[in-house]
Amino acid sequence: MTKKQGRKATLAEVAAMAEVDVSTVSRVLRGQSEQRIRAETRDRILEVAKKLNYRANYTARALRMSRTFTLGIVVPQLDNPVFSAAIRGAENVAAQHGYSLLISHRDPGEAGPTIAKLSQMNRVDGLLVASLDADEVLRSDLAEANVPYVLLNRQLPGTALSVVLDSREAARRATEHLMSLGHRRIGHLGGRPGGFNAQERLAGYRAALDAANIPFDPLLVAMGDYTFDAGRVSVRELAKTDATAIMAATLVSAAGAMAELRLAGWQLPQEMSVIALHDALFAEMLFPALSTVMMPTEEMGRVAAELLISKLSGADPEPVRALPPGRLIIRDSTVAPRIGARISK
Amino acid sequence: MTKKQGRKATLAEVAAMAEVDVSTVSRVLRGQSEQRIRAETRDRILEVAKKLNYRANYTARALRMSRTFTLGIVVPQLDNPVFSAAIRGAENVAAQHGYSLLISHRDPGEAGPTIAKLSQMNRVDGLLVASLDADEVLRSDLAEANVPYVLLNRQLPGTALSVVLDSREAARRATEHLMSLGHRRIGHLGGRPGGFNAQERLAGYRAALDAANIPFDPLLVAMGDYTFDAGRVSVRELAKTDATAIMAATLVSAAGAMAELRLAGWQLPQEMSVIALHDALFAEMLFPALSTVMMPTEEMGRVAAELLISKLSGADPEPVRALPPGRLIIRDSTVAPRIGARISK
DNA sequence: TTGAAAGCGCTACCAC
DNA sequence: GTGGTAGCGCTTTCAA
Repeated sequence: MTKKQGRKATLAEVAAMAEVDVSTVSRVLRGQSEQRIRAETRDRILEVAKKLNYRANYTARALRMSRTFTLGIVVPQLDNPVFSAAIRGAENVAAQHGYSLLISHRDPGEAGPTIAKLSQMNRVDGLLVASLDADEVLRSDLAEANVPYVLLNRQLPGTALSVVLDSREAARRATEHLMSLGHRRIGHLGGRPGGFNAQERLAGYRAALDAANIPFDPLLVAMGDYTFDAGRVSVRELAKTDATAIMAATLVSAAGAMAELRLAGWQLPQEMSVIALHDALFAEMLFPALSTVMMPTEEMGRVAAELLISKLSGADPEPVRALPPGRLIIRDSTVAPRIGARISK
Repeated sequence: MTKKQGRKATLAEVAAMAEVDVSTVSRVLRGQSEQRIRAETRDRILEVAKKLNYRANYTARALRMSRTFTLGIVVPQLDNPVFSAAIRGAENVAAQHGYSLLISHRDPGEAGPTIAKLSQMNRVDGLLVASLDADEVLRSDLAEANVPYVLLNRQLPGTALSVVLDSREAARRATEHLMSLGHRRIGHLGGRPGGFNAQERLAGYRAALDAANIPFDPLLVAMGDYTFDAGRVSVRELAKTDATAIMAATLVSAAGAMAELRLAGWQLPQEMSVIALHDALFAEMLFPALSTVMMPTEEMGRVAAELLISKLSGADPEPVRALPPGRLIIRDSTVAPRIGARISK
């Protein structure tokens, strides 16, 4: 608050002071076709612009060009490392190409005018959309979009652009790690049964089991959603079984599971190993520090932004890009099963 | 991607189809001075607008009015509940007043053109700024701003608008809680020594001690920054003392302290109680679940947005608003000191 | 109660 | 090489 400074300088003012036409200033300032401007003129203009601290008026440019050079990203939560990493990645790529990123946070409960609003008001040239909603909801939201968009870690039948993480492979690796420690009875704490990602993770889990000739036991699978509380609740099912390890779909549900087990008197990790998908500083803060399989969420943001920008530039890119999971991070939450492990609670 | 739909309808098209002038359409559509329009005309216009799915072009309006109806908020991190809550609060108030919120994430390391860029390019009408930077850095960044701004949880000498949390009172309450459990040797895990907030927290800690006639012991204070790793490192100082409890400045540094102590073989909370300022779901995920004093961060965002908007509307509000801390949340990390507690490690 | 017209600040086309 | 100029789609006087 404070500092009142002179009005912002306009192109016309620069032109007047440099004694040239606005069109010339415009050409010079965008560095475009430099060769067609006399060096002397250009220097004079540059000097004046600098002296006046000229900055192009973004709004005027956007109106004239019918382009905002802004990408929108809509995420369901902000305080979630998955999304903040994606934002970071997208932001970097966007900046590299001269785009800004308009972040729009959209609570899942809330009616979803975000996509409609952003695109219909001409605020963005394109949209990056992450969603935890059910397919039909997402689809109807997207129907309102009148700009190109790319989906983050979602696939929707049709020609929608999207970049997806290979959750199936990540789940397979996580499960495999547990098996390599000697676990045979491995529980899975999954996501919403209908969801694409939940299905993929379950499939990866089963694939790992199959490869090791361990029969699949539906009792060892507890589906919930990806929240802390769901983790707490769902793990109770698993606690009744003879599982010695759990492969959880997310960090947060793993945290819930661990909290609940400890509350019920379990020794961790001795009586139950836990591994989760995704990685964040947060995994290290838990007790025991959580083993994970990393997921390249920042890269997902980067790739998505690239995809969108290439689309905006008139290219016709491959509609879906899949990203392989990152490496396994072994911390303290996964150990070999105890001989004579606790039998249910 | 997908769905190509007709060009967006413009005011002129609506006007043509309704057989009136654009100015009339404009008046009607903004619902302004409704009384001065014949009902019949208005209905016809409304109908056409709806049929054409007309949406005002945001850019054109912004250019014409020299206002973007957009507020910018710049935060140092996104995946931090403190900032995401503030964003949520600000977003709500902004929406209520017809403003959008442009979120700008600015890594602390990075040079800080964000403020300059946002304001100088006329992208925002005003700025909400949260920063973890040192005063001088922040001040020089702000010097570039040519729109009104309000500081979040910071005060800078001068007339800057700001809304601050009462960290001092929160620290006092947290310390008091520890004392009420019987602790007398209480350590403080603080922030960067120069920082305003760090000072306030330290002051609150001392105030609580004074009120209970417990002498202040500089050995019981470890200043670091607010990170997990700093928490780990700083707590080692405290571990050498006879402290039986720790009042940590943030959730994250508390988490670091707990992790480090446990690694060194301490029993928590029996051998060391820990309490932190701020609250988030995250506190519940730690082990032991962390006791905290809540801080009204979402309200901070709300109030800041209100302050800014009132300033933008030409009012001349009180420059600084202080928000009292929220309540004490007692979880599992704070217990009475053990008789004959462990003497150093 | 409605219409006409003047721009907001910029870019891009067409002259010279 | 440089200048003139026509708008982008909207709001807002001023007239009628």
